Amino acid sequence: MQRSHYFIPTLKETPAEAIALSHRLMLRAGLIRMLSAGIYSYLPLGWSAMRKASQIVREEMDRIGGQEFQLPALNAIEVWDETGRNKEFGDEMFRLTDRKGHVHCLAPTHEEIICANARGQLRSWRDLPQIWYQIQTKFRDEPRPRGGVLRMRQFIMKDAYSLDRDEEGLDRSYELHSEAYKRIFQRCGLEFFIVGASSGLMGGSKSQEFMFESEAGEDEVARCDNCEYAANMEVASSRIDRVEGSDPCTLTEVATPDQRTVEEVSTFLNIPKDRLVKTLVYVNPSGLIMALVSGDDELSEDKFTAIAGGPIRPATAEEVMDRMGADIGFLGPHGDHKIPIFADLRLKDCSGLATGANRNGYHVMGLEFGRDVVPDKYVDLRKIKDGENCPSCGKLLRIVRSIELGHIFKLGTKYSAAMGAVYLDETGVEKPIVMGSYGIGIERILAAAIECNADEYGVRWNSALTPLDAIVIPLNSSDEAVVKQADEIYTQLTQAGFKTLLDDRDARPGMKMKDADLIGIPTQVIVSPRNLEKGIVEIKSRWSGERSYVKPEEVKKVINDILNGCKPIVSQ
RNA sequence: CGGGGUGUGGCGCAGCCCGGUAGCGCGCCUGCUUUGGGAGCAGGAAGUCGCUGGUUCAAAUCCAGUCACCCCGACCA
Repeated sequence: MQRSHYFIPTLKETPAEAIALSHRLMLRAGLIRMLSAGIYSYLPLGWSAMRKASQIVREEMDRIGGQEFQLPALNAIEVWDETGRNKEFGDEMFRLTDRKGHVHCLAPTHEEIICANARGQLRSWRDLPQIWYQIQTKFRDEPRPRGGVLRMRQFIMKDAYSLDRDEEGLDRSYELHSEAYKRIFQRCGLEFFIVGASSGLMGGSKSQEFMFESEAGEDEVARCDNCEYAANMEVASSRIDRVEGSDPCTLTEVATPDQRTVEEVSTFLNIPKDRLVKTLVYVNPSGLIMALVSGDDELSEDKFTAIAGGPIRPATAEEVMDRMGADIGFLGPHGDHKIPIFADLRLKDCSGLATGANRNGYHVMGLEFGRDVVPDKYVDLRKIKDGENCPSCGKLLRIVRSIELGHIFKLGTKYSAAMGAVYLDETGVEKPIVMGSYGIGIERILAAAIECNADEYGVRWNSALTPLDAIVIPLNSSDEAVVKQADEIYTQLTQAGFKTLLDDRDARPGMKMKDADLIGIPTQVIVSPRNLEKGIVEIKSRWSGERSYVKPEEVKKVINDILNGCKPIVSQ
């Protein structure tokens, strides 16, 4: 391809809206352009990289026996009513009406359509297992698209579904996908890690996320550098000592006028913050509930939600006053409020603590768990902090931001049962198909690869994902010998099967080299008058920055070596 | 949805307080010169200042509304 005829609109300056590194570079390198929030055009270079990533995914899915489908993105809404997910997705689903007034949606995922294809057609245990997948555009009306390609309203997902007879079969399919995902991300050259996750809207028993550590990521994850431990903040725990109270003493009220916050009270009473008990009142579907954490800890609403059974919200000032007889800031867990109490594990059996007196302007000291307060349950309720110790090995735990590259779920029979996707087992008994579902965001592979490999000059592609293998740059387009040599090398490389770009533009050397660095093709062949005089050309590895000077006929070999040098290694 | 911010040639911005001629850099087009890290000179094209309404003799500028986009939080590939 000749650069002058290939649409790569590079930008010298960064568009104002782009903050994330990958977003900035994808715009600047001419890979994507925004049409509206969370909706992008892939330009030729960007789409080429998308296809490279998709092909890796495809090959690994095929390797585990996956069969590629292409399911409709436009779905009659009735299918989604069968599982109740029309309602569940709510505003997140795009809906439209056809000329007859019939409502359709743009599919945000495809469990329902898979079931629709399976039911009536997979009838016997002999038909199972199956792994069905597709690489297709998904639509989700995200409340907040961001980070360029990281969170989009229209994006390309590889979604796979396993159909099995039973849980054992599902375990095997899940494991196959887990292995396939590891190979996929290795082949893409991404240093991923795996975290256990909650299943959210998908439902089901088990799920894991394949994460990539990056500042641009949206998820906060606790990760141990020493062992394999990694967990989403919503479930992460750490090894931390119980609160050290003081010796038991009687519960005494002290006046603390206008001292409400932990900070104020601990200063006023001259006691360490962790010796205070934070009393937090929430509301769940069955009424008020109370959470207790140490004064220097923060309540994890995620953890509290998990044990509260249903969605929670903080109680209002009126609700609190009504039941507790005091304002927020002066609440304590003791007394006759009859609210179920959940206390953090760090508070178990502690004595000599301070907390609100349930009387405005007063706190109490000498609070003792077991004597003054008997919680209904001690559970892990605190949000862990960066730098605490790993619950599994005790070494340093870091809280890092990460990009979710993929997510695998054990669904069970939620969808198959709802939609009548059943089979007959060996004994003639009808059973629902046991399903798993497995997603990968293709754009996120590219974004992650750019995030971790880019340098100050631009994108750096590895040979697995690069849209092109080489770029030939004649430095002076008015020098006939240079142009001729560049043409020859271009032809030679193209014939040898390298996807090659010839920068045939009549531009200054500096411009061409900056531009080549920006788009990040792994190898650059620079043909200049001064080197040509000596009968050599220069080859720069964009990946390592190394330059080699070789005879024109040796270019192929050097290019090949460089590409092999930036090819991710996959363990078998 | 809550909080913060921005809309002015393709891109990055100034002008707005204090109403009166739309301006700068990059890019683009033509010509000449130049050719190892985003060139120089000369000429040129391109903007209903997000949109709607109001105030005014006069609105990019003041007022009201509205839309879009970005960033930080709640949700997810």
